[in-house]
Amino acid sequence: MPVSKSSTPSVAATARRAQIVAATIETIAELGYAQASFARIAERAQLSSTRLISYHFAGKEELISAVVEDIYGGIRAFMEERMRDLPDARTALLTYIRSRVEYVAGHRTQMAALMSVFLDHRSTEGERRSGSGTERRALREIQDILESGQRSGLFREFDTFVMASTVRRAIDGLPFLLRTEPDLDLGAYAAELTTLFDLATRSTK
Amino acid sequence: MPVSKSSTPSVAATARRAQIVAATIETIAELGYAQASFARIAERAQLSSTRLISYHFAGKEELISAVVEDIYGGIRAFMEERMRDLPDARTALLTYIRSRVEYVAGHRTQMAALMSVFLDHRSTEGERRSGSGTERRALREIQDILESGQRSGLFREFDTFVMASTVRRAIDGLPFLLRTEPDLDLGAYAAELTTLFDLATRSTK
Amino acid sequence: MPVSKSSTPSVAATARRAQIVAATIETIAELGYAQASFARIAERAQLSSTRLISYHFAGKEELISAVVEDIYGGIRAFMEERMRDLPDARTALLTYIRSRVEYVAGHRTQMAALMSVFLDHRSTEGERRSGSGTERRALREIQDILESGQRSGLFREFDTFVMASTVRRAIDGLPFLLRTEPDLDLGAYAAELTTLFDLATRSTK
Amino acid sequence: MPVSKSSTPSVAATARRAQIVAATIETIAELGYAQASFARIAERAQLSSTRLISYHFAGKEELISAVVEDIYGGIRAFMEERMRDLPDARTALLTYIRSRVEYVAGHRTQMAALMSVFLDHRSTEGERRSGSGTERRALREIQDILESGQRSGLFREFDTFVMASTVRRAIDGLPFLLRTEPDLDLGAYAAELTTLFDLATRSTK
DNA sequence: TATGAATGAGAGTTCATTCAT
DNA sequence: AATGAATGAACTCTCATTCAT
Repeated sequence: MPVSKSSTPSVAATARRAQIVAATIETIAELGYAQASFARIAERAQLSSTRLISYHFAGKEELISAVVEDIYGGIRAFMEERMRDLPDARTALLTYIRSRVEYVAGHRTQMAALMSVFLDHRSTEGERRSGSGTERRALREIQDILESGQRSGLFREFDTFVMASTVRRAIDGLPFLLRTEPDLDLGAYAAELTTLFDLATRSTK
Repeated sequence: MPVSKSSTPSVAATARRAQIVAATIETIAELGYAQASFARIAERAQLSSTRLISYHFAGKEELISAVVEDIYGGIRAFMEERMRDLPDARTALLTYIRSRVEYVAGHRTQMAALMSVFLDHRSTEGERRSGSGTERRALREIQDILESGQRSGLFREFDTFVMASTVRRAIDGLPFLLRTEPDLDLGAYAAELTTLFDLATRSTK
Repeated sequence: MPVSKSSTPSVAATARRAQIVAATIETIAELGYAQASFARIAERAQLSSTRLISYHFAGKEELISAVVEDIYGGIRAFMEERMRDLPDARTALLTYIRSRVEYVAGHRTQMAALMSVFLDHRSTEGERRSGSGTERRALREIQDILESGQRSGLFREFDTFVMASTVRRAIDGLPFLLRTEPDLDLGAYAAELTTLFDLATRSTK
Repeated sequence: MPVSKSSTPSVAATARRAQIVAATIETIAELGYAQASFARIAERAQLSSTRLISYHFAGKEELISAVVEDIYGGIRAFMEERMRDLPDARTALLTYIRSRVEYVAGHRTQMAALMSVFLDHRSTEGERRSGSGTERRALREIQDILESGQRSGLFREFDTFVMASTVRRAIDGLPFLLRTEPDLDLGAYAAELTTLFDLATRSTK
């Protein structure tokens, strides 16, 4: 995949890219972003040389972007389906939490990789990838639910930013927790978490 | 002060170590653990060569350990004083949250560094530093408060591990949040957070 | 149109080669010979891969040869016309200088590329392309004019090799000068140069 | 020679740097700037690895700067002595030419290297090293002589920029010429050149 | 006539660390 | 307590080129 990328990539190229992305995710999840060198990724992907990675991705930056995009794509697809047609904000919040935890449970490797990328990686400009972009958007999504619940009177008055951040952290910190406690029952975890935030948000009238 | 630590380190050596540790913290906070090479640390510490770092610390591992110990020492001292003589578990929990947030507010650089270390660093054996050690102990501390509250009837029945983790994450994720929102009012944040967990924990009878 | 050139190249192939040669000239002129990789040339020529260059030219060597030949062809055609039917050696010398400067003025990109190639490039054998070939022939051309002028008594006695070299250098160093002084008035430059060499060569009787 | 360069480098370091610079000059002179990789330089300098070059020079840029500075230092020292206490502009111009040619004769390797560097190398900013700096200053030096001669009436009226450029080119093009004609008699060359420019510049009254 | 995929070799640079004083 | 010199290993990335279609 050289010089220009005007035309649509071929099937073979797409497959190779997917293979490399998958190997990268595994490598990062296991060794951490800092240790995920092209050499180690190539080894895991059964490639004869790192040269092939450079061939398919313009640089490490682009590879990581592809990784993040790949993982986010999965989450987005999963969540979109789960969050469809929900009756009210309370259901939406609890469904959000439950679904996200469920997704973490089923995609540990990817979640571990994502966490490592987010916290280690700084794009060339020195800014964190999360920067204003992704992270804020994710918070916005939760805040929207919370604000809607406050308007409808289902939720008490609280700072939606703080609440949303706490929810986020409780979820995306899970991979971190799973490292120490790999046998954690995530179903029970989700149940406890929904109760926790239900109590924390519900109207106190 | 090389490898053998037979004799007590001199004042000069201790001062040098402290200087290097401080420079390391700043470097990690600013550039991330992965970018915090000896060269960059030496530059910030105004040292003429990385050799001096190697001289005072047996290896990177030891330097990072010193960093973590240094930061933890600060937290411990601060928290010990705050957590003394508290009447009940509810007060203890809210004080814990409030104090921890306050400490984060006053020690942003150190907290940012700590977060980066925890998430990037894997000791040579491949195990996370946090491993069974520090992180579990920190959770234990919160869990103790929670269990005490449950025994006294002040807190409802919930999984103390989940609750403690959520509290932890809400606090130690703060440096992450501060990167995107450096002007965050941490006083208000602490207030919201205590209310949140107060509602989430209190007895529902 | 691979290695074997048995049949006459098709129109399409010739056009492609011309396009690639043109892109190569531009690339060399702008970035210098050393930076003119196949990748960068392909990018400028709007080609999807470097493969097409390798397909049309047996190697970099051949591409550069084509470039040089292309540029020389232009100079030769231009100069042949200008140097026709000149009454005497003095007119020939001054016309040579004036015409060459004029050509440089009208073909800056190509001249810049040519200069870069001559000075950077060494064919595989380690010998400079200019070697005995082109450069000597170019000097010969000027020396012929000078010797003719000396025979006819128009020119004083001087070493024609030294004089010819100085003329050459004054002309083919122009692209170098133009980099620093792009707004140079080349008409005036030519006038000064002809006067200079007129005085330097004319009979002192 | 690590991180900072606050203090004066030691004797040993200076010697090493000089050794590397010398090897670099030889390598560039023989193979051209483009082929002068750290590996080839290390080989010629009898160094066990390229790493030592990186240790003593912050990067290729700095190494090349050191090379240029080294060569220029030599020229400057030589010329300063030669150009001292000259009675008039005519003597100054002819002495300048004669001395420069003499220096080229005695320092072929360095001159060949310098030429290669000037024409191949573009500093990171994309600008040629010669840029506004060195080349213009060199021209200025000659122009000063020429203008002084014009003021005193020794020289005719001509464009000093064109004349200075032609002088420069005649001299710094010599290494190029020497590649094709290594047995050139540079003494005779200097004599011819001085006559040439004497005739070209002298007052025509 | 053209192309996508792949490649071995080498580039300069950075890494934490060690030797010798 | 400190330092200058040096190092092997690994890093990402680019080079012109070739295989197979």
